[in-house]
Amino acid sequence: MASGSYSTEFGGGLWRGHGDYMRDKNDKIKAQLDQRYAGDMKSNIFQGVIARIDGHTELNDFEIKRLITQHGGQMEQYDVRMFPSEKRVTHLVADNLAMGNQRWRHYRDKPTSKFVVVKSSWVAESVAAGRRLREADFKPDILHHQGQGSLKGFLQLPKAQPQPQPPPVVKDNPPGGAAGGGVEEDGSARIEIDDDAAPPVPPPPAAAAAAGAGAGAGAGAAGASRAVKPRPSRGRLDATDPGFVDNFFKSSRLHFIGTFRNRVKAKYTFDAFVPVPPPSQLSLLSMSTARRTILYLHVDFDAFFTSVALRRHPEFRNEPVAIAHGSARPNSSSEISSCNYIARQRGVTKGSFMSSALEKCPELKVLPYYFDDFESTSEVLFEHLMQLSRRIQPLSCDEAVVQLVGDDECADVQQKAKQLRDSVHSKTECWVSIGIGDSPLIARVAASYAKPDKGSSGVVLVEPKQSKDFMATVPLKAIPGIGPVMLEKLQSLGCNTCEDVRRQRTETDLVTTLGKVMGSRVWAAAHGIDNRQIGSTEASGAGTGAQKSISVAVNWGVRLSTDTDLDKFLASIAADASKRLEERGFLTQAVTFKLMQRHPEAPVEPPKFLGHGMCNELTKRHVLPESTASAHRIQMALRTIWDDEFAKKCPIHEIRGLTAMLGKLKRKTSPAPAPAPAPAPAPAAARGGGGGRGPPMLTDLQEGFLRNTRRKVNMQQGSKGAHIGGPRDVESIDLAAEEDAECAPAVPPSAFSPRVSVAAGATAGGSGGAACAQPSVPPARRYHHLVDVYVKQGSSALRFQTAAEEAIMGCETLDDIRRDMPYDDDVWRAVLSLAKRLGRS
DNA sequence: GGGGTGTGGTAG
DNA sequence: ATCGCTACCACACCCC
Repeated sequence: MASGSYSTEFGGGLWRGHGDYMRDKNDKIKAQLDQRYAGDMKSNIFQGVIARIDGHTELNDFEIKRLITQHGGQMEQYDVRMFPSEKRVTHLVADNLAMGNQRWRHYRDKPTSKFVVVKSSWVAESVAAGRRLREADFKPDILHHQGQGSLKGFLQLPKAQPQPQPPPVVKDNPPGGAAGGGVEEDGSARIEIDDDAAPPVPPPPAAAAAAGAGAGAGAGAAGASRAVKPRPSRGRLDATDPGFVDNFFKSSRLHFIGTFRNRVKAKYTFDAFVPVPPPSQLSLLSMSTARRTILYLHVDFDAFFTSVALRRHPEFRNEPVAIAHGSARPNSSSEISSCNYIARQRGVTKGSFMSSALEKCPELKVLPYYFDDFESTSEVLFEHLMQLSRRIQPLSCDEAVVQLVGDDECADVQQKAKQLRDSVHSKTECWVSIGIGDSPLIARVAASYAKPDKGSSGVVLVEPKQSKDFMATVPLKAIPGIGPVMLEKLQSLGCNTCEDVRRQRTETDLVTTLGKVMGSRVWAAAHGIDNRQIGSTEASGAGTGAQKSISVAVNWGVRLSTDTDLDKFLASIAADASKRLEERGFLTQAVTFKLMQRHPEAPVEPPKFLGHGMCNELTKRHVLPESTASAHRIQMALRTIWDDEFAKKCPIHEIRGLTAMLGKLKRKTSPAPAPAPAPAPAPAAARGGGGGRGPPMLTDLQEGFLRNTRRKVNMQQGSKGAHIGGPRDVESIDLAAEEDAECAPAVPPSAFSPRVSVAAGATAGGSGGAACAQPSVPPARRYHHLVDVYVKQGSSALRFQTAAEEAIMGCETLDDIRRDMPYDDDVWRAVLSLAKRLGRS
């Protein structure tokens, strides 16, 4: 159990719980298979077959498992546990269809995989024929080189039979239908793999189907709300699709949660918490300050997503209900993001797969996400809270801490809390739980005791004097900051509750085991003391100070094939990153690229549909010469990191996700995009079209510029190298760029076609030092995607690389350049005159 | 010892 | 189908 099974190389702690879950599940299935089928062998036709089911199959996966194991083969659907696998999958059973073509290109283009891909009909028909049929005859259509063209025909499954055998099993299982009813084509009695799960009732069918239908209908009826319903469009699963990132974020609950705090902060103005000195300094303060009563309310919706969704489906109020994408299908890898307490009682847990949830609770009703409803419901809460105090720390869409200061605000706090609760409920039909204490810590723990399953009335007040006693009974897991890892460390010290810590351990023990900060924090917490700085991020989860980073992550649905795919994807990530910078008025100067690479031992397709599976993470940070909000520069930075650091380690088809993290944020000071002399910026559409009026189009200029450039590069080939830093002449050529082009021969001209650089030294007359403040110039090769126009000024040139680049690539006219790139006029004169000369000569 | 980087953990 | 995000902190390690 210990750290070994947590190997960091699988992609960090985020999915550890999932790993455990898969491990358990694997054990369970294996045991069931062993037990149930040991004496039930029908034949040996699948001897040596180790099969894995991938995606959706016409024949449902229980059937496939059953047939394969009953006929001499083995399953390896969940291979986390056997990792690194002793068993090698020999057959991947997949019918594909709706999963998007991208993911299959790999199989198609690289038939070197260690396993063969077959359709589920191979299993069924082999059994029916009593022998193992040729796998090649059952290749999913999309793997044939004609590719997508054959998709449609494939939908009528039992077509052109390679065998003179009628289509054996299959009944169509409507989506939402469960493991179909009983008749077996080979006459065997039906055995459900999962029928020992919870109740002895046979698994789902009707109920689950009904749930699916209900969800669908509800989504349809939702109308105004942005419910996420099954999209009819198919191409969207391809991460290279320009709309993919947007679509993904529109549907992602984690994106919704992750971005909520910024949204709410933009919407309201909250006051900062009144700082409270740590207890150690209390004596130093004047009595009046020390004596001021301060209380904290921790307010938190119960089963937020589910409660909100139930407003649209009151008929399910007394049923187990969960929120997830998709419908209730028994082999779904959709994640349960929220569920009501009825469902929790039956073993459904947040974050588990639909398949697992249905095993535990076959009658589970599944409702879609109503993100707009979540947002508006959340608003009601915050508006209520504002009435109590403006000192509010939003923690999430369903959760906030309120600080009450002074006798007035603190008077009758319990009464106020109850009123708040009732009022919010009357407006939203959703309940909140409220914890009250003299620190955010106590309030928070109290709130967890106020939850419906704890049998409280929804408000728990911990009298300040009782804090210490109250905490004694609290399990350590309930302390904020103690997650699975910290908990395990504490358990290794023999501690599960605060009481254990107090009695058996010293602060030194904790510091040794947990580290300096967490050690003393937990020690304090166990004694009822919140030693975090009130109002700090650790105390509330919501930073009070300036935002320090912005990140854009997509680790789902990423299946790329070509370098162009990657460039497109990077472009959409960078565009989003830039958009967020703009929205919040920031510039960034450091771009970190985090890449998820499929772990070498991980199956090509993970258990979760289009998920990232087990991954290695590669992280690299790149500091820019100056702050920017430009999508293009961000993209360049990402691309540079890819070229320099990642490309040699990770084939493109093994990318499973990536993150752009922007650091070194600065407030954008000059809001004006245009320097004084420029006319008002024209929208792109306005400038592209006519061409008749206005200054000369840049395209000519651009073409000439590039033609010229290439010629010069060719002329000078051979003398590679040292160029940066040394003195250079006007219009000298940067050969390092050419060298780079050779390093990446497979790379087609991407969106930024010119892979050459021009290093042109121009003497920018009175450019004024400010524009050239960079003391050192990074190697030019890092910017080889740019058209580098060096304007020599001392040793600095960099900013004009990108400036010129954007001018060339993003602008149509000289005025556009001037407008979009508000640099020092003198410098611009130099750049433009250089460009002109090159273009016209 | 001050700063930067990469990794890991946590919360919602 | 399915939508595995975001932001922060702490720490170890490196460099100067």
